[in-house]
Formats: sequence, C-alpha cells, structure tokens
Amino acid sequence: MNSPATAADTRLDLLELVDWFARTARRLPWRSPGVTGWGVLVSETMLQQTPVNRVQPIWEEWMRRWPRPSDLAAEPQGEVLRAWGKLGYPRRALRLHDAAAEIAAEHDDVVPGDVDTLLALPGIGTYTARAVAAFAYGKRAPVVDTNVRRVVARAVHGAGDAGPPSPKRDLADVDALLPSDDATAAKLSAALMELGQVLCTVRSPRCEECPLAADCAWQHAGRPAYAGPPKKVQKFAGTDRQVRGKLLDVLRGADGPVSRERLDRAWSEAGQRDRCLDSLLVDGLVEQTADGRFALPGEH
DNA sequence: GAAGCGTGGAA
DNA sequence: TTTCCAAGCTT
Repeated sequence: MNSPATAADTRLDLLELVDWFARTARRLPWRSPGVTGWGVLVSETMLQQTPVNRVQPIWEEWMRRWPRPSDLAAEPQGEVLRAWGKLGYPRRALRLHDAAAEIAAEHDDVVPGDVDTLLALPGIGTYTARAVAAFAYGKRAPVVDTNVRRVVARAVHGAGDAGPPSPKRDLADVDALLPSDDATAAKLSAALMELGQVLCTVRSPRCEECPLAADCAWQHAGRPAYAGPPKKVQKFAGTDRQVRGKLLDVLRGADGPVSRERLDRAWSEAGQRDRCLDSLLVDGLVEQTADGRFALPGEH
C-alpha cells in the first residue's frame, strides 16, 4: 500500500532544517556538551509521555545523585521511586533501575551505543534505543516519536496529522530522509523532533517560521484537516490508573511502611482499591511487610 | 493490535 | 469545566 508521496522522492530541504536546528535549538540540559550516554538515557526515559518542563529539575537531581548507572543501581528501588516523584508511569523508574544494573554488570557501566544492544535492556523500546544511539553517540538511526510522525505525515505525505502508528512503515519513512553520514543524520533526527515540538505542533502550527514550508506537501495541499480514524483519548478520572497513583502517592509521602487503614483513605471504593493495591504488588511497585503493612519496595 | 499504565498544564 | 495531551513500553 503506497502513499502518493514517499519519503524517498521528497524535495524537502532537510539541510535547511538541520541549519535551523543549529540556530534555534532549545538549550536543554541533556543536550549540553559532556552529557554521557547515561544522561541521555535517563532523559529519554523520563521524557516518555512526560513534558520537558516537569522532567528538567528531576533530571538535574538524578545526574547529581547518580552520575553513573552503577550509582543508581546501588539504591533500593523505593529510593528510586521517591526520586522519580510525580513524573508519572513509575514503572519506568523501576525499569531504568533494572537497566542501570545490567549496564553496570555487563557493559562496564557505560550505556551501549548499539541499537540492538540497547533494545535488549528493560524499558528501552524502538524509540529510546535509536534516540540514545543518535543523540548520545551521533549515529545514523531513524528516531520516530509522535512529533516526527506528525512532521512526516505533513511534510512528506500532505496529511493533517499522522494516523495510527505503523512501526515498520514509520521507521522506513524516516530512514529514507536521513543522509548516509552519521553526524548529519543524527543532527537531522534531533531537528525533526524539535520541529514537531516547537513549530509543527498539533494545534497551531507556525508554518510561517518553518524551514521546510517551501516544499511541504501539507502546505501545497492547502493544509487539509486530519482525515484518518478518530484518535482515542484515554480517560483518567476514576480509572485504576488514578487509584494506583493515589495509593503510591501515600507511600511516597510516608517515611516507612503504612497501615492498610491509611491506604484505605486514599480511595473510597473498596473493590477497586483492593484490586489496584494487588496490581501494584504484582508490578513490584509496592511490597507488603511481615506485619501486614505496605511500603515502597526495599524500604523495610 | 489494542489496552493499560500517571500526572498536571493548557486550550 | 471539560477535554486533550507530552520525547513510549509492555503484554
């Protein structure tokens, strides 16, 4: 199934995009010179589904406390969950802790730069593996996140937004845009993401400022609205996700183990509360103590 | 392939 | 107020 336009025959001036990025890139701390592969991995993990401004202070603290994977690996899980704070999706913190231990034990305390090796680590998927390879090690590795998918959907395919993810096709689309040399490809990967974040946004794209506007397929098509299948918005209020968050927040705010009665106050409906507590235990985000109380893992 | 998994800010 | 969403991963 071919699209009318493919990435391979686009006329987009991608070197102009790289130049735009060099001129205007935000000065994010994990982009500073000297940041290690570990620093980049921590940033990419925190940034999965969490906005930059919330990640920034936590990332700074983590780098201060745990400058190497082995430093994090030496901490109990509960301490890592506390330091994760309210970034959300705390399973990310546990997986990063596990990944740190594996990197320390099997990779000489250095984050690997090879995509397949990265993919074998817990919590590192298609996006993160390539982001680390490109941003930390300057490699040519197609980096596909929600922003890049939108930029490609518009600039290459002329659509209002990306449809549902199609990993193989998405990867091939971006791969076709990257030049052969590692350094330029890595810069272009960062530039494509930045473009989607700051100009080619979902709601009010600033096409006047866009370095790709001249040959953008979406522009040429008259900027048609998104025509794909409706996107699903996930509910939050009243879901298990909310309840789990409340339970975990009680434990993060406590000095040590807490009683079941204390957790009971976090949510009124007993059935859902118990189910959520069970799932937290299964996920390893909560542990039960010998005397029947509850605590963050490793903190009793 | 779809569903589940946190959180808080902006429109 | 409600809705939408922000650099995904795992099952």
